[in-house]
Amino acid sequence: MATSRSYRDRCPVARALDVVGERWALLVVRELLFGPQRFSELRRALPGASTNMLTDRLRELESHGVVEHRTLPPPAASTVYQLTERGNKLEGVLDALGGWGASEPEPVGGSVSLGAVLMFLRSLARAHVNPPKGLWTVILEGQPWSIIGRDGTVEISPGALPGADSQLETDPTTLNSLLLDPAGFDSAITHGRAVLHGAEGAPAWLSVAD
Amino acid sequence: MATSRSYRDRCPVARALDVVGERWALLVVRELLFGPQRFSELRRALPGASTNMLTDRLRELESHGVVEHRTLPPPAASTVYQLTERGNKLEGVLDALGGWGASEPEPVGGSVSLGAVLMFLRSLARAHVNPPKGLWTVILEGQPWSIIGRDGTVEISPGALPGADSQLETDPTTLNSLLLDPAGFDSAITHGRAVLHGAEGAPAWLSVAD
DNA sequence: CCGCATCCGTTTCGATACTG
DNA sequence: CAGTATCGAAACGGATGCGG
Repeated sequence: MATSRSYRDRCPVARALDVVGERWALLVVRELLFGPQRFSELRRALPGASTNMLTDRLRELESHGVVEHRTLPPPAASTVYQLTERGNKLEGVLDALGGWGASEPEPVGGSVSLGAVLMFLRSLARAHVNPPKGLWTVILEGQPWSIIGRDGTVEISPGALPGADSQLETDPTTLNSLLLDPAGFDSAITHGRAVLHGAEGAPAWLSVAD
Repeated sequence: MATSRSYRDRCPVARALDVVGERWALLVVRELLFGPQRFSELRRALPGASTNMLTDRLRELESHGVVEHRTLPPPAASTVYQLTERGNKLEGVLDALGGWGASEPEPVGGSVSLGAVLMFLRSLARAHVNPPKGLWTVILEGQPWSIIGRDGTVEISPGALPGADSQLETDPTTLNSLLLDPAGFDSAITHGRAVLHGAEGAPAWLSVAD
């Protein structure tokens, strides 16, 4: 059962693929990269993945020490899955894959998940000539995320932090469009696809203008 | 045949995995990372991969512009597979995966392939406090490879170059052991598992001593 | 031998339905 | 909400065979 087919190769690359090389595994890691998620949230983020598949992957990643699950205290009484410290170290792998895959054509009818847009947001902010400084909140799928720009670095963490410069509520697909074309910000606001609180105009992390 | 199942996800990570996420794909890329290889050489390097698997993967990678095949001029009259320029850019992905996978346990009865040991060699040489300077030849599986240390960088290219400081002939498994434990060098020579030409003592790129 | 195709048993994937 | 049960469709892995 847990005999995940091994490449039986002593190479570190093959050993990594023995753990995260199965279908969907790295996409599950991507969704957990910015914070814990529940089963149903993972399911929504990965529309093509069946429930059976998600269960298998989570168990397998858990048995390899990449993921762990935790039962939330009452009244939530639900289960969340999160990366272990070891799992978090896969960030570099995902960044490398994303860097390479960005020049591949987009599939037709493709979706944009929570983890996908957060990775995109962070990579753009980090690639900026002068990374944004400040603290912002973004609400996606009903969950708040903090964008922390400080000392030339940009981090994204789950949950809202006090003192945010502004708070933007939208959905992953809209945010993805805005990252690709920040000029559409006003239009997204007027059409109700995004709601801004606490400030006027597009937040600094969104604007590409030098 | 070329039914590459897509994740239908617009995220660059998923787009990369649409191309190189199938089983064996990245290990094929690993084997081609240091130079062209023929079908039978790939087969020897990947003992667990069946012939039809290799055929499928090579065709698929070729259709995605990662691999290309070339027919050697007579009298060789054989076919070699090599990475395209785009395929070569996967080096960073393999490095990241290898860096992560190095702390995973080695599988029992694992093999060591040509590409695996060359990646290992290069990563060790690059991680050295002062990378080796010089030109050496290593012969593995009957093929010569040049180790070029210059300006603090280390490159490995296929074929022998004139003026090498020394030439070491051995097999991937022995070389892997020597990289893990350079003290075994003399023993490997005396037992005939490695043959050294053109110099005395272990080549500089092998010695770990500061 | 090299590159590949074909056949076949086993494993995995993916969709739907169903249960606590 | 968080999975399990089931089942057909692929994909994998091994063996064999065929034309250069």
